[in-house]
Amino acid sequence: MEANTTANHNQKPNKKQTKGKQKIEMKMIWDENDRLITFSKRKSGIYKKANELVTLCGGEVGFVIFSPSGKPFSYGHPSIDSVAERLLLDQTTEVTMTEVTTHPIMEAHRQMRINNLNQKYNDLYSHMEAEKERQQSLQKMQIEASDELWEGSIEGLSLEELKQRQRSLEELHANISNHVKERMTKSLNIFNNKNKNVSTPAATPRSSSN
Amino acid sequence: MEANTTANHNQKPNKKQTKGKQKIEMKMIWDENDRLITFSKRKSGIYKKANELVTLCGGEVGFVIFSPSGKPFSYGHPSIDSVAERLLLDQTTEVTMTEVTTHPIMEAHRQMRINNLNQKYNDLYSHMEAEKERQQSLQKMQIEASDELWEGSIEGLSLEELKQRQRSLEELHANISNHVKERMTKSLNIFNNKNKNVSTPAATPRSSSN
DNA sequence: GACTATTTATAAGT
DNA sequence: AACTTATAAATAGTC
Repeated sequence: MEANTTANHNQKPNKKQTKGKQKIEMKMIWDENDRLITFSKRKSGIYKKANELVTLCGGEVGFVIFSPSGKPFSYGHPSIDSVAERLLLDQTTEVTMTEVTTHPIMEAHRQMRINNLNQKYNDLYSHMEAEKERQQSLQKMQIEASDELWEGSIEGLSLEELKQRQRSLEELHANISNHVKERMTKSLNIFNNKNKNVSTPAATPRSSSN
Repeated sequence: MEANTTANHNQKPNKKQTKGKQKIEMKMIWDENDRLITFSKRKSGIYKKANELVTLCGGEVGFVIFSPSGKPFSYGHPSIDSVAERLLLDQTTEVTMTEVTTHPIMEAHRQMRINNLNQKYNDLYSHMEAEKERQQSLQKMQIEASDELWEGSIEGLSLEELKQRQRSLEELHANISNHVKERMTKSLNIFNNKNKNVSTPAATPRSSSN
């Protein structure tokens, strides 16, 4: 940024420095290195988008990424948490979850509260973007701010509400389970149907005519 | 693309027809209408990105969106499912889950398999994009294709693997629970700490500055 | 992990 | 609500 990059001032201006973003075919990247890079970049992109969605619309988003490597999963939630988490979970704890690829946890906030807190988080984020040089110093601010934010949110929410959140999440998990089971059941029915083509007891044949 | 749009040929060329995409402030959209539109658009965007991530990197992504309206949750998974699901869950079942805002279920696929199936799904998707006029006809194709894909995947995976998936998901849920509990505990500790040195039962003054 | 030329997403407008 | 357009934002290729 400080030097006007070595060779640009007295050269053909139409000589492109890079090829820029190229269109890529929408298919599996087999090169492991490329794949990892792409995964990382795009994961960040999605993460950011999710964050923005929450900020703009107040919805709450949690997401789960099974990394390409296989079983690991990790899930994050936009807003505060990615910042606050680093603070709340001390390093030692993090060591125990080496499986996790990305940002650690998630969680949800009540509508009104979100707006306010997200706003602060975003301001902080923008600030960081703008002044990368002071990264070190800002990181400290970040920690302080997230501390304040998170504790503030706790105070505001009260113990009762914290418990409420916990319940919501458990409810969510229960629902996921239900959906999955439901689907599994249906799948198995189809499977059985396919492999038996004789005496169909109960499972509806599932009209193929639409 | 075929007609040179109604009013562009004999007009000032520098008169912009629209303002195009404008930068927006990253804060809650209070206008309900706008918010809904933005939510919808951006949700689609994220959905697409997630799909691409899976296709390119073979990772598996599930995500949960609490709609801005409040409690509803819904989660989808890129690739097949959004299509297959419509097929597998018959309409009657869907009625019982009116809470759900978006694409209904999710689920995961084993590495090798994903690639292949996602590819097919994407081809199908592209096709649709390209020829919207035949939407109706393609929708049927889509159903057939997804049927084939889904059933194919079941056969390929075998019952054993289906069960394996189920286990993975349960594992995931367990992990979520753990993380959440861990965080809750930490939060409560901070909370208690804050409020005990003064023995104030609740609501701390919480600096009003800014 | 930073850069830039491009592609892609999307805010407005229709 | 779907389509268009101009611009903002994401990112593939590269260092």
